[in-house]
Amino acid sequence: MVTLKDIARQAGVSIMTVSRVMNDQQGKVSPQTAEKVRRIAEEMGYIPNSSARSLAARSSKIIAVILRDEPAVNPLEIPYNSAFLGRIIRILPAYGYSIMVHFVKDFSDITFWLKSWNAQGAVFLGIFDREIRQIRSDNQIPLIFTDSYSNVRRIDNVGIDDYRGGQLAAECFLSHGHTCLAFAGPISTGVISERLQGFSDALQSAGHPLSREQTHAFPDRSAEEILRTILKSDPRPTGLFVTSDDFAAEFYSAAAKCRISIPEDLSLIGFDDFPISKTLVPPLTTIRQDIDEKARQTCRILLDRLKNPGSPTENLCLDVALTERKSVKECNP
Amino acid sequence: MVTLKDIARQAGVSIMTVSRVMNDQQGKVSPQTAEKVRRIAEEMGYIPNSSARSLAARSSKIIAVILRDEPAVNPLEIPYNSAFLGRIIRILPAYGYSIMVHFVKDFSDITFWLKSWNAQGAVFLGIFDREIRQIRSDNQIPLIFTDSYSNVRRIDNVGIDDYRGGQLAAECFLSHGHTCLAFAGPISTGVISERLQGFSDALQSAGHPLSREQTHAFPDRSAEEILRTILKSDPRPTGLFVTSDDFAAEFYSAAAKCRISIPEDLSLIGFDDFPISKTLVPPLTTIRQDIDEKARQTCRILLDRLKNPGSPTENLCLDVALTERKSVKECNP
DNA sequence: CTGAAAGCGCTTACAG
DNA sequence: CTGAAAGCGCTTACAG
Repeated sequence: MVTLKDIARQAGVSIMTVSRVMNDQQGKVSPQTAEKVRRIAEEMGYIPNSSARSLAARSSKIIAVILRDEPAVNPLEIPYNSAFLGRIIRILPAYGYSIMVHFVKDFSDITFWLKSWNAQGAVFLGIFDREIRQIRSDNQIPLIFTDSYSNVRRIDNVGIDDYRGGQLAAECFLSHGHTCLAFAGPISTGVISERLQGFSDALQSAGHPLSREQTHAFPDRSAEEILRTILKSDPRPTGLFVTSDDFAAEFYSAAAKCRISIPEDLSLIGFDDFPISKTLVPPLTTIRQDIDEKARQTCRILLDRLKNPGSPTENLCLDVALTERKSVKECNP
Repeated sequence: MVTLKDIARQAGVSIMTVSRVMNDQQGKVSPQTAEKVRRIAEEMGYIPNSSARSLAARSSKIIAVILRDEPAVNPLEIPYNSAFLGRIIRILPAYGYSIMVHFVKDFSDITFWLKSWNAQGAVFLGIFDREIRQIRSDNQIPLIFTDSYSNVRRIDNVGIDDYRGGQLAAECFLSHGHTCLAFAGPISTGVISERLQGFSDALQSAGHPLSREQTHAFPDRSAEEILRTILKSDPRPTGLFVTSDDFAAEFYSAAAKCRISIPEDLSLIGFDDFPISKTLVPPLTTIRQDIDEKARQTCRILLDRLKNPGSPTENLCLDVALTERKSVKECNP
């Protein structure tokens, strides 16, 4: 292993001079010396020891990505999570950061991992609303949350307009003449209840309120069960809003099993606009969110906060849009 | 920040004693002292500094997961990669390891990240066949490859019987009376060319060789293009083997566009047996690989090698199996 | 512009 | 069973 000491000896300077060159503190080292040191470091294949740097400078260049781990499903098998993580890993290393990924069940693990590695900052994926206050007070580093509906005011967060997403879905159904509708998704979480609220409010103000019986808890109940319930209902919904594209895919499959046709017998709107929505037959009408932009903004805020810890917190709400495809039929009453 | 020193002072012992207790070197510390130190550490909320430990002990407790980054598609948006990574992250932290994830375009980055963080070991996802020799010689730590068809003999690798997978697909088609078949996938990689070879060999020995024209490069050409080519062919293939389930999904979509029915007009077999294959309509017949087992074996070998660097390398080949669903029709000639 | 000293929080190796 | 010393590879803070 090549160390500063080895280079210093070769170059006939002190390790401080080498250290300065390696950290690009130009102006503090004469150009000739800098050039020479750089050349020798290159020749010897010098690679800085991050642990030593982290220890001495109290600056680890590690960003932790924390994902909530639920037993039922691996966090990285949720397409949204893996897409988001993938984007982040394409951005931050360009700024010299390394990414550590942690799944947490118990939130006290968070502090352990962050402190143990002296992480410089962290990005949170999944619902941590109830623990945010505690996490914040335990860890005095930049923490960027995503999709949080916590009422803690001073947090950095990047989310989308879930409420508006619900509205858009309702408006789309209404404009195609649908008046009796249904909703399916994991209702308990903040994100989803906003989508439901937007959906429900828009229907309400159009005079076609969403009934309680047509608010279905998925995946607690299977797509097929929910579908059969819908088909037996009176009045019978003609459209179903599902809170993600991969969930919607399961309803396509259930529809085939029940021998009903999309959109003829039931229209469908999804959420996310993932690649799968184009692939479904018929292609899925869905509410688009811009994951790429979301990841970029998350990294930007993190990088800002790292430079400038005192600046005001940001709670971003990105817009969503309707991507219209073929899963909503024209309803002529 | 609480350090060994703080605890030592409180407990009235030296930091060495505290260090021994923290590292569970039982038998080297009197039970009473150990108990007392443990209690005080707990009370003070002690969290070991991993950087300091890494520096002093030359043992970082970091495992790097290296994914090949191609510009066209984010590595974590390939369902196989994110599922595999997800499994690994559920296993290794239980042994005290932290996971760093790196995307690499240029393989010289690998050595930089591994050495800079003094990683204890690394797992590779994606094709590194050509660089394996170099990576090996640059990094004298346990490196576990996956799905490698490198001819370097002494490497740890966990793969599956891709050749057999191809055979199984062929046998399934043949047993349902199909004799004119087609193949689609990214042919250039080792994994895929094995699947192709197995498929092609099995057809050959059954007297129904796969024609060159029916070996399609996907996704270089789109599913729709390939499908149209197949439909125009004479003789016209009745079955298509696609090298992954998510690719197969695109052929379902293309089939709908071309107004042909699966499996009536074209039968399909996929690969992986991902959740999506159950959701497709009709459900996809596919070659199952056990990702969970693959991840477990990868971690087991890594952990073994970490304990016992000298033990012989392992190159595991896991079995695959046919999962029969509804996308292959009975062909009566 | 350059360097000697001290120290980051821990472990290794030795002495008792 | 316990501890004093030295050192891991780097940076901070100071002196010149």
